[in-house]
Amino acid sequence: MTAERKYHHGNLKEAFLDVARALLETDGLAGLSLRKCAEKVGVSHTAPKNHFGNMAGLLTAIVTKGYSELAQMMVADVSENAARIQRREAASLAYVAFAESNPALYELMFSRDRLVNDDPDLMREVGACFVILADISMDLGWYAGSDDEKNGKGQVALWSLVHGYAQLVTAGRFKKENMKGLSILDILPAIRPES
Amino acid sequence: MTAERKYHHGNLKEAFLDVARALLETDGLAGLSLRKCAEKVGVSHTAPKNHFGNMAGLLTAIVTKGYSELAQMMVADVSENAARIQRREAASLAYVAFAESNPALYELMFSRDRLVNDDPDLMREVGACFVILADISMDLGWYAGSDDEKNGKGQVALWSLVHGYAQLVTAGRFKKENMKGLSILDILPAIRPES
DNA sequence: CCATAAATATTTACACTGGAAATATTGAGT
DNA sequence: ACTCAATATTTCCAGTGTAAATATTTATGG
Repeated sequence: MTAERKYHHGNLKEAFLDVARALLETDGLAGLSLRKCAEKVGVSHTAPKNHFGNMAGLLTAIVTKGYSELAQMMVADVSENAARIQRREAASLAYVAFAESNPALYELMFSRDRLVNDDPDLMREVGACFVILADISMDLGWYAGSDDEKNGKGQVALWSLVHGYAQLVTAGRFKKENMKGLSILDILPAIRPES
Repeated sequence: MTAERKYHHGNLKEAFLDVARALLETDGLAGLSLRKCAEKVGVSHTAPKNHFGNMAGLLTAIVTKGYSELAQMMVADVSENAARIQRREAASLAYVAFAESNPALYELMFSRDRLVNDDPDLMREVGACFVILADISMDLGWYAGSDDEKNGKGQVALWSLVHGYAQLVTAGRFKKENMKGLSILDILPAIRPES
């Protein structure tokens, strides 16, 4: 009936990632513990050490996967041949949807002292997200100056705006009476291009 | 010589707040503990219970003070009679400066599950910040539509942009090569008003 | 096929944490 | 002076992450 308990789990790393991520969303980061995860997976509480090293390593692995998923979602709902403004809108919507679907994970993805910040995998996935955001931030029409200036400012501005919106919403800092029906699309593209 | 050790500290609440805030910035939220604070203040580790209830209460008090300071700083460097665009620039600069000076506190101020989110003092100070941000977001010129629409979108957009910028910078998500010399003022006002 | 090494998991132990409960001390009001 | 509330301590407990030693399984090279 039940899967027989083997000494070697066989798939502990991924099982642990899944359980930890679920626990992160249900109990919050403060309620997440290695021991709870281990118990749910059915292994001893020190088993994850082989795969993640320590708590920071586990959180880094979860967050790295989070950035990977975020990148996928940003490009999932639109053809890469679509006009840039359409890709921008689709990616922005997907970005906010990701944050709203995974609020605890999303918060952790921008935390300062819980991750292994120089982890190569993490840096790679963050970079991949930035590439997408940089691409869809071109031709915003928000700024004047040389192309380099316009693009540089646009990259920073677009991610700032979308991240700020996502975080303020998921952290509950926007009151509902101030947010009535305002989606990221209402905030984003209404900024007029230069004539 | 040394201040004599009295049973009643006399000013424990504020002393604890100061020590905890300092420890938050030096050791990070993960390294902050009630017991460390208590030792530094020179009281037993359960003394803070009378003043803060528990850890969440302490963090909420710290964060509440943070919002209060942030509000002060946003209006400190400019006359309230100055033109709105000047107040907006001064407040935006001060906002980012606050985040950069208190990165761990700033992160905590937007965390989801460590605070007593319905604490009246906290809600009041958050509201005070929103009032300032709502004021300086008027006449942005970013949006079309009725005044209500323009102002509603402007409130959400301005806080999103400034918070996003502050957090992405302090969390290290903007790489230096992408940020070269771009301050919040470069991102903010270059967005052209409607003609 | 087998010996040996590497990978994976467990057991045990420890220092540290937040918090509950009972107790002690101090200060304020009458 | 007396009482009571406020403040702080002591003691205790369950829970946490991690290190070290050990056990088991799998993989590899002869």
